[in-house]
Amino acid sequence: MKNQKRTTIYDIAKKLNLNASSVSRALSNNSNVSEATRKLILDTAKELNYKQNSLASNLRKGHNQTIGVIVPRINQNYFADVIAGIEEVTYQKGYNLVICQSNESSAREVKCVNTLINQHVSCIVISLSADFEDDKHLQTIKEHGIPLIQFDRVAEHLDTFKVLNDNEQASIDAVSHLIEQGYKRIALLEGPQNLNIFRQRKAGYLAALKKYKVPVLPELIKENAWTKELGAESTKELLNLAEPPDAIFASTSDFSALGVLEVATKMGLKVPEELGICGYSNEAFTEITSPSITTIDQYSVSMGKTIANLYFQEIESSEKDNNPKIVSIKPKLIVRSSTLRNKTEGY
Amino acid sequence: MKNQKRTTIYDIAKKLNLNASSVSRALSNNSNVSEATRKLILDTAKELNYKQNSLASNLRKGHNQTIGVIVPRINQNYFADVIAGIEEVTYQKGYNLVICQSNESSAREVKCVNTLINQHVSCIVISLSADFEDDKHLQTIKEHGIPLIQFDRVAEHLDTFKVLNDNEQASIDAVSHLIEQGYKRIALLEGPQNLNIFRQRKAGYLAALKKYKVPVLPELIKENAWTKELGAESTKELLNLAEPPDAIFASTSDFSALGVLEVATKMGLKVPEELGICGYSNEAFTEITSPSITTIDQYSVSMGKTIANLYFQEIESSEKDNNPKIVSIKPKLIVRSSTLRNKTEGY
DNA sequence: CTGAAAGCGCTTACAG
DNA sequence: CTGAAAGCGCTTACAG
Repeated sequence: MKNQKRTTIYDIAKKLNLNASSVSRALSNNSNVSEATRKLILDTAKELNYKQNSLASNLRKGHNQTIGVIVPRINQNYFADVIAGIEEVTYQKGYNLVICQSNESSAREVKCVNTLINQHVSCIVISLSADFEDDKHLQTIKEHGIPLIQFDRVAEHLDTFKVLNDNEQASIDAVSHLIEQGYKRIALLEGPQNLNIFRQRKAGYLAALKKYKVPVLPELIKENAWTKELGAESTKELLNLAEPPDAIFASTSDFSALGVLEVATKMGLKVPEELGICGYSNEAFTEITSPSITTIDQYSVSMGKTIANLYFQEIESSEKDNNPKIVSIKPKLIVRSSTLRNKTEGY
Repeated sequence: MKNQKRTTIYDIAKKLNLNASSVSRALSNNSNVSEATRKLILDTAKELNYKQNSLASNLRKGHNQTIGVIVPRINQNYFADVIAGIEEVTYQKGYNLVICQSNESSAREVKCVNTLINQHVSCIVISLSADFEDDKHLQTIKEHGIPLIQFDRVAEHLDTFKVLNDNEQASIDAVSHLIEQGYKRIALLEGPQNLNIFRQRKAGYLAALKKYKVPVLPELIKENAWTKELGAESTKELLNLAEPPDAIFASTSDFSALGVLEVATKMGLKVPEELGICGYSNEAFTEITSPSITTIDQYSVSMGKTIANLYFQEIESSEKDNNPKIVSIKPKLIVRSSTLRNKTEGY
């Protein structure tokens, strides 16, 4: 691959018999240049096809207008939307994004963190991988003085910026809705409990049952059912119980809920009459399954914007540590056909 | 935000009474260091929490192990999957990705290109925005000696690496399938004709009709129907014709096909008996609509891997310009219920 | 095997 | 308003 020499400010300076510092000043819109020489310099820059070398500029300035983002998977709607939201804001500010995926592996997550630190990014945004246990790599980020914003799946005890969903309240809303629709035996598909979000969703489930004085039945709580396949698996087991549930809250994801729906359909159960189904995340497909699936919208794009704004607010504020460090976004229950047994309720 | 000083190779050198060059050699696994000093250096680096500054390293080495990717939207399944594929390969090689979205605007695309050139990325991967007209910015990339890989939506006449889908053949397959299923009046929803992919899909439609000697009816060809809403709009117009179509090929996207399905369902038409529907892209939801939607799979993740491999092959090859510059991937027709009128065919 | 020096391309106090 | 010089943190020929 050819490694052709690119024109530098020295090339421009030489051509105009000027000093490189003047060229630099002119190109960076610094006021200390006469209009005449500025014009001369800009014209020559154009003529020579000059592009700034951001590596050199950032090295000299000691920072990099770049934000690093680490997510478990970029091709999952939720994360792709959050990234789109971040990008929308950072683009306006002239920042770039370096995006890494941990593939749900914390070993790989650690590597991503190291790469981003090496790159001298201005900020690191992260949502933890599923096998999260140790937050040493997050502490390393802090030790290097890099602002850290955790979102959604976070290490709770670590003092960093956080943008969260109120998962517990959302789950309370979902389960309360199921109870109000007359469902009596509500099962829970739960996700890995090392992740805060799944712990909170479970807590919300339990809180709602308590609120309505519905007994908690351990056999209706299924661990680790957070893919479509695992959701289907758990559903088969649940529906084969002597006393099967009449509703399933797939708190892990809509994919899991889809697994539930497919098994129910295959077994000839009527949804929502015989089985209510509620998912989580408001994936696009939940609107078009038949029946459509009740779910929880997490405002992912707006979460992304919030994350980016948090960073810019922080660096623009003169006083330190005066800004709220934690932003919680309230997700919204989207009621659809899969739980709407009591049609007179008028949703 | 605190700007704390990070430890450099000089800090390590000073502490050990060595020269920075030895430190650099030890850290870069260069052989010209004694085992003893190497160990000493590595230990001290760990102790002082040293992280390399990639900016400086890349500036000095004259390149950046980074690949820039520009796509219209990252939160569209197709692009997110391609990016995931690229990332999978580049990660193995220790390269990073800088991802930009043009938001379907070529003005913004130009800005993205400039940013990436400034960043001295090693390679730029791009899929063009919908309002593509001018390829000046792509030529700039070439002028700067940066390898350019176009994929999917490309400027055809420009001599660059290209990773393409055989859109024409895929469309021929789709329309042939419709004809073989007994559909007689097949409508086409087409996308912006300034993009190669939509021109090719239209060409495939026309070629299939010709092959089967089916007349082309201009009133069955609808321009610019590439969102769900526009697809629905066009479908209404089509179905209100004196002689409406009995099948619709939404060559633009599955979203458009979804619009078709919704209108058909609302109007009480039976799919596939009274109306056949075929989409494009194999979005996840096409499998779970009722009926499920026949569509075309573009092997997006594997496209991403192909793109990345193309780059690495090129830089690793000693002979220049000996590698195939254009890779075409044959998409696959996925036949589902929405076009399966003739069930005895045994799909 | 180790050191001294130059240089990647830029920015920025410091003079004048 | 312009120039000369130093330095961001690293790598790499060149000596020895």
